[in-house]
Amino acid sequence: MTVQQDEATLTKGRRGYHHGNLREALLHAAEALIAESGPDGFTLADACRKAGVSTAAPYRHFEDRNALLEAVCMRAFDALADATGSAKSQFPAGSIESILAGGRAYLAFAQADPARFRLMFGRQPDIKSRPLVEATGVACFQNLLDSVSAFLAERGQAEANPMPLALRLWSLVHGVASLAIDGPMEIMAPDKDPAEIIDEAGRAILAAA
Amino acid sequence: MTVQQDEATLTKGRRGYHHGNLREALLHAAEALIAESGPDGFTLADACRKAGVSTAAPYRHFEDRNALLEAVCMRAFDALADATGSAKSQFPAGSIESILAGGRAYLAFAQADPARFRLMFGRQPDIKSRPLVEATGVACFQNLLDSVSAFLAERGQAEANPMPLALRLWSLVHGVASLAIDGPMEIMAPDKDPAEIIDEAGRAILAAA
DNA sequence: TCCGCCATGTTAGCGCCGTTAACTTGCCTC
DNA sequence: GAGGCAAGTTAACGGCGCTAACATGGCGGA
Repeated sequence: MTVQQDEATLTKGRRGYHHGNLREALLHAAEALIAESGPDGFTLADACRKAGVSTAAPYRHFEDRNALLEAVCMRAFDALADATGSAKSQFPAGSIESILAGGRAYLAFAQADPARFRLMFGRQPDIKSRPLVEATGVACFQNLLDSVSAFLAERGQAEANPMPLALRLWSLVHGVASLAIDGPMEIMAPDKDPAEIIDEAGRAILAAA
Repeated sequence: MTVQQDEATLTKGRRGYHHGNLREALLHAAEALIAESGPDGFTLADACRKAGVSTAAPYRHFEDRNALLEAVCMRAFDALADATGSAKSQFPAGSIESILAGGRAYLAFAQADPARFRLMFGRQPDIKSRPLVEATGVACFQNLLDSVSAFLAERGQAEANPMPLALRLWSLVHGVASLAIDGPMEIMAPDKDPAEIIDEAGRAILAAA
């Protein structure tokens, strides 16, 4: 969405001194660079070069390097909520398939841009508890809570607390995604499709609920 | 183990110019600093100050900063294998309790030193595929494979492939540990003990096997 | 219409980091 | 006892995040 802001405004837009849309340009540059080099390899100076401005310019729009990463992080949580939400909505609310589809979307999101996923969950100690980041993360998890509530209602446990079951599922899916993108999974079992693990173990957890 | 190498050899041991045990001293310093500031916040220069040597000294013992982290990483995998191995050995081989104890030990290991755990699994792109690191990681996972094999044998499926079940369990436990130490878990459910999630979902996965 | 203000850029410079080159020390061997 | 080599040192480079001081130019008010 909002992709067709013409390239000009993202690189050097308004003629000469003033950029015109630097905040957005820096966010785009940061996202691209993080995807290439990971959140640690990411360099503010690189983002500046990519946006065609001096290395002091970002400080008119972001308090510091971490604030930029924080903004990228919040966007990413929104994107994840979108991805899982639309995946699960292709199946009947409360169905097992709907929950599993959300989990597979979570995995696919991580695999599509591992570095961004690491940025979201690897505790960079300075991004961690900024309230806005927390809030978007919570909104994202709410998605799963809703699915689980619907599932339990479907099973006649409408007033059961969905949290314990949701935490089991989230842990499973997050673990699969983490192991898949950080390497160990393909080292130990290169032929196994991580999505299968979500299906198999997810069904087991749901069946036991 | 090997803790009583006297403090002297770790800081400035042999009189004067030569340190005597710098390699070990740097590893200790790195482990301590990583525990304090995380793998990213860790600085080779800090480790040098802590060991009482100049910033060029480490290059006589390690190729570069990443090689030092790599060594820390391998030690950590050994420690994890020890922790899970001794936890599971307190229950009968092949029992559900034994497998769950291993999982809880994995979680406890992560919680005891979150930064080290992140170093082991967060793909620092340069540490990733160094063969020695891979090898120690594999040895660590072998532990779980053995447990699962014993469990299956106990159930009369002695010739079943333990890999799929092991991957489900590992994903679950790794997910719980990751979410617990990186924050999201205590944000979403501050009152939930992560170990309970391992028990509940672990039993469900084992029961469905 | 012109003018001045202030947001948004710039340049210059600080301190810290990782890394290398060149030099020094002192243990161990012959 | 001499000398070689492992293991330290100092000095320097470039790149980074960040700040201070300066420059530009779009915009609103007289």
